[in-house]
Amino acid sequence: MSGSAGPWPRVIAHADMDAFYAAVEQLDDPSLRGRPVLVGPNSGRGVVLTASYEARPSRVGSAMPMALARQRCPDAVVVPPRFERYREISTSIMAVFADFSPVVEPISLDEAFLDMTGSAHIFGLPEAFGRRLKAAVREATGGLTVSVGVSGTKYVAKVASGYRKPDGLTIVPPETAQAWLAPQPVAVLWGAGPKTQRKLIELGLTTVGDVAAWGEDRLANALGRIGKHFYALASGQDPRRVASSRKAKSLSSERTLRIDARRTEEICFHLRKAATDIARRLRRRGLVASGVRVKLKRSDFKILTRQRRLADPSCASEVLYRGAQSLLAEFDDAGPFRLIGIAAYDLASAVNNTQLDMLSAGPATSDRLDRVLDAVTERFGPGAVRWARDLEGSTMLDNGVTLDFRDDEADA
DNA sequence: TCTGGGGTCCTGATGCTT
DNA sequence: TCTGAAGCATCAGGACCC
Repeated sequence: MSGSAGPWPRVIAHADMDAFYAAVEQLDDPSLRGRPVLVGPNSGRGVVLTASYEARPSRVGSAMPMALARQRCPDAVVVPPRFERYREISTSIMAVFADFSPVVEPISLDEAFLDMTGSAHIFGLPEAFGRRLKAAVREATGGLTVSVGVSGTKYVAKVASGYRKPDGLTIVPPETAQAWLAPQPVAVLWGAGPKTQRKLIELGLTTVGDVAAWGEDRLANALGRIGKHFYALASGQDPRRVASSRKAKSLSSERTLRIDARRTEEICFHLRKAATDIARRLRRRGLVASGVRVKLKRSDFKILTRQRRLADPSCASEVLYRGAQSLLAEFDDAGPFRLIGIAAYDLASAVNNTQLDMLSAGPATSDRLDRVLDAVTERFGPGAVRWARDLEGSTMLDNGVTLDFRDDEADA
C-alpha cells in the first residue's frame, strides 16, 4: 500500500466485497468456514458464480463451468445461490457506504464507487478513511471483508481495489497513478476482454505502460475508438464522475434450458414466462417499455436477436409476449436453441394510475389489468389475485377484455 | 472444460427523411 | 420530378463487465 496524503482534486474510492456470495454462505453457515465453497447450480449447464478463497488455489473461479470446477476441486461444497439473502446484505453494505459519502454509485450487489472529494475533513486522509470504511463494513455485516482502492479517478480506484485481495487497502495518489499502472498487464484495462487482450499482445503490448508509450494515434489506428479509450486509461486520464443515480435502459429475462428446444410451442412457453417476469419487474419499478427483443442461442452458441418497437409503451406481460411471439417468425433458423430470452428496452416512467378504481374506470386494456392485479396483491396480500378473479365476468369483461390469469397463478 | 444471467456500449448495415 | 448526400433512427451482432 502506498502511504500518501490528500487533498487531491478528486478523491474516489472503489469498494469491492471479497468473494461476496461465497463469503455470505460461509457467514450464514459456520460449517462452511475455512472450506472451499462454490456458489452456483449443482447440476445441469451452469457455471460458478463465486468461488471462495479456499477454492481458488485449485484454479477455479467465476464463470467456469461447474462440472470443470468440481473436477478441479472435488472437496468443494457446492451451494446454490440465494440472491434474496445477497440483496439483503448488499442493502446494509450500501447503507454503510452512504454514511461515508453522499455520492455512492453502486455497480452491482457487491461493489460501489464513493466520491470522497471534500470529505477529508470528516474522515481524514485516504488511508484513514479506507480503514474506517473497511471496519464499518465488517461490523455491519458480522465479519465480511471488503477490498478498497482510493485514487483520483474511478479507473485507478477500481484497479487499486483489486490489487491486493482479499481484505486489501490500496491508496494510489493521482501524481503516481500512471507510474503505478505502468507495470500492470493489459488485462486490467477496462474494456479489454479476452479478444482485445489478444489483439494488444499481437501488437506487442503486454503492459499498461506499453499502451501509454505507444501513443494515442497509433492505438486509434490499430483499434479504433477503443484504442483512444485505452490510451486515456493508461495515461491516468478518466474524467468520469461518480454518479449516484443510473436509469436502467433495458430489463431482460433469459433461461438456459436443460434440453435444447425446437418446437414452437415450447419456445413460446419460455417466452411467456420471460414476458411475465419482465412485466412484473417493470411494474415494480414503475416503468414501461417501448420495445421488445427476443434472444435465442443456438446449440453452437451463436446468438440470434430480433427486436421490434411496440405500438404503445407497456408493462403488460401479454403485450410483451405478443410482441415477442410475433418476432419468432423473423428468425430464419429453426433451432434447436439452448437459451431463450426476452429483453424490454427503451424504458420510461409509467403514468401513475395503478389504483383500484381502474377496475371500473375507463376502457380496460391488458396493460391496465396487469397493474390492477399488482395493486390488488399489494393492498390485500397473497391470494388476492384469486379474489380479483371473481371479478371476471363482471366489471372487467363489461369492458370487452378477456382475462388470462394463468401466469399470475403460476407465479403465485 | 464446455461454457449463466443481467446488463451496457459500440459498430456496421440499412432504411427513412430532408 | 428525379437524384444524391447527409443526418438520423433502428436493427443485429459482438464484446465486455459483474
